[in-house]
Amino acid sequence: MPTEAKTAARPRHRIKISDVADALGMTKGTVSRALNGYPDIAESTRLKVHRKAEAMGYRPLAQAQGMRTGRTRTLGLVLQTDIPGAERPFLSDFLAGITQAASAENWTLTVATSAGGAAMEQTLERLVHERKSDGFILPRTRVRDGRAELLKRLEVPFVLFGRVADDSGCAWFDILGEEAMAEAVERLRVLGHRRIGFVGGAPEYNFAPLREAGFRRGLEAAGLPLDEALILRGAMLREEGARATRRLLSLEAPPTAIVFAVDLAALGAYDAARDRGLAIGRDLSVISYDGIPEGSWAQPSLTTFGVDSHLAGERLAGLLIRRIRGEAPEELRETAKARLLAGGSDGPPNLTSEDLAARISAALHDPSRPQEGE
Amino acid sequence: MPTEAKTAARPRHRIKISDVADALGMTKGTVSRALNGYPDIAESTRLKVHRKAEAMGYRPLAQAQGMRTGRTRTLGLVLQTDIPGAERPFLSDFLAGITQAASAENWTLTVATSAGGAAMEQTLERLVHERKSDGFILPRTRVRDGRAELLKRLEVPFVLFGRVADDSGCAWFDILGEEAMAEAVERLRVLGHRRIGFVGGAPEYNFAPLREAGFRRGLEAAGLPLDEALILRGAMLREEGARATRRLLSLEAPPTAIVFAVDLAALGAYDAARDRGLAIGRDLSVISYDGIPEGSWAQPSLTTFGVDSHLAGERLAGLLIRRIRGEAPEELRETAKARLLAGGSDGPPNLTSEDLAARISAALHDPSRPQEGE
DNA sequence: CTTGTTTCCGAAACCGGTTTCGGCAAGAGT
DNA sequence: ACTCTTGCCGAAACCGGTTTCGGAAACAAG
Repeated sequence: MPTEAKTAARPRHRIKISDVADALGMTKGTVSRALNGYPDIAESTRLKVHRKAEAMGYRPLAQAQGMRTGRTRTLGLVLQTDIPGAERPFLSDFLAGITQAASAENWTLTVATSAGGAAMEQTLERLVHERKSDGFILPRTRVRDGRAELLKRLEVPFVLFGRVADDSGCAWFDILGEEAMAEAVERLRVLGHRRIGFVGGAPEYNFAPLREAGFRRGLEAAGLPLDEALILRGAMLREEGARATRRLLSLEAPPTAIVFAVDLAALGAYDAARDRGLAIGRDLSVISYDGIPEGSWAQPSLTTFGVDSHLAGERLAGLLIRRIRGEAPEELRETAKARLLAGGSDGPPNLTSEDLAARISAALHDPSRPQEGE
Repeated sequence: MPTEAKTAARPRHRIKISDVADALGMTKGTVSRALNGYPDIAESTRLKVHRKAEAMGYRPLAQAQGMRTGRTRTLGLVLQTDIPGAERPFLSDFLAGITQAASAENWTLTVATSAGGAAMEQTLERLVHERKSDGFILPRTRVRDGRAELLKRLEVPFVLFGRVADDSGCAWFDILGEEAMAEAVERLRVLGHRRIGFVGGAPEYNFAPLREAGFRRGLEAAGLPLDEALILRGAMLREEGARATRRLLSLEAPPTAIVFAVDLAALGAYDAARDRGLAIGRDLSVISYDGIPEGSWAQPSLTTFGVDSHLAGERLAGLLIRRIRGEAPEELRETAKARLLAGGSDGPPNLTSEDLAARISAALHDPSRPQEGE
């Protein structure tokens, strides 16, 4: 092995394409075409080149490739920072999913943050203009999403996490929240509930109408009557959920169970129930959606549908890479199901709607109880 | 303005340095040197170039610059994914802080994830090797941190979020957790507590010995006796905190207050107290550190010290950029203070240590109470 | 044996910047 | 007036890849 000494790997010198070419007695152009699968390279040569490159540990420099090709094997993710209680607990898993799928193909992820609206579009344009990323993952879609429309105009590849009203030209991945909502209704029906309320999310987000539709379909499938008075919308935060719950409970015939589109809002139901002396899971059942950790620590723990953020990140990254490589957006649409996380917040109805109304009325007139928020 | 029509900005053609040079009748080399402050450019020329470049909206392409310079104005952040309950709630703010400071200087952030140990070092080396980032932010420092040692060897710039035992050659930013711990002791002393316990974090993390030292200094400053039996370590999770609390409460002379190094562990104290029929904030006071949202939703809300993750991100990004630009690591060390978030988990001691012991003993022999976890 | 195709690869231009080198012109020195 | 600096900028090489172009060799057809 003494003859190896001269040709041995030199300390810390990136080996470049010309090193591989020299070792093979070819030119770098040939090596490049061989590695990139050009048709004018003999099969035997292609094999030799691949083997040698592998053996020498050659890794093309993405930025050098990008000079000519305009692409740098980089995914972009722009997080919106001005949303109060948004997706914080899952971000870490989500990022892990994205980067894991990306690095399997030797791609990387650049993350930017921005407020919504015009600032968001500026940020996207800057990243495209400076070629900092070849395409984008857009989380939290709105029914009509300005980011998607902008990127369509700029002809920049992107994939949505969540659907949109007009998904022409859009690749997307989404969790079937509507199925979860329907399943929640069915679960409550089996438990014996007949009057079931619904508290939806902010209607500008695309998931909100979908989950509401899922709830309605669930009622229908369960053969339960639909009462529009039991359907509220726009609750994204704990206080908003509490307020909506109070409204539902103050009806003449209050629901014995409520399905929430958002966990954070569902936790508000705990506050409202406490005010009225109701026990969650017995006097009032709650099923929700998101799977935030706070839900599992609540007393009783929240029955909810969890989303696998890691999986979502993986799938989105995979779709985006394929989109950037040229596949049609219509071919790049996937879904996944939410998983039920059974907790203690739902159970057989302890009271009828009438008894419930009486209990609530009594509790609100009992001066020994603490004042409620609103 | 009709004459403008011909020279008006053409649709979506990045303007490059040669465009600026042509507009000025100079060569691109001259423009480049003018923009980068080379000394062999006349002041008048430099001004003209800067003005024209600004007017034309010229933005150098980081990857093209990187070809020659080896740097692409990119910060790197590698998140460790195999830690159970780590820093999830703050990640969004932290990223926002980093990217905000970075984009102010036209830098961007690439995020990778990795398990710890060897996988982490591979990930770092890959990013360096492929020039995907010019330097790294390393969160969650350990007392002896392999990542820092690796990057020192590779001569890659980095900045630590947290200190390390041997910080030679290390730039860092840290929150003064030790001061917070001392302040917690002082606060408890003022409330009237005399026997105060401490539950520290896992000793491999650098913050753990620091916070313990702060607790000890706090005791000394308050003139309170030190009892080694009241000091436990290694609690990072809720169950671990509950276990540690049970140990402290089962002492012959239990503490009337406990200072925790980590919020998650402090929430375990709630579980342990419930088992023994103790009211947090009255029978047992708790002060902790981190400021996780779960703390503010606990009953009673947790008194803790919050860290400003957004600020931390900003400062770290700023330090790293300066480090990459060549400043000495010894000049790049900053600290910030944690901020007290007063809750309801601390108050004047309701019982003496002896009474507390009696209450606990009674509760544990009451068969009507539910079984405890351990 | 010549001519016309194919197959396959070398040579060189190119991407958008940075940096080195050398030379012209103005100012300084004698 | 002539040289010697010095200041300032143009020309060209360079970074590490990709892609175009053209031609040599191999093969097929006549």
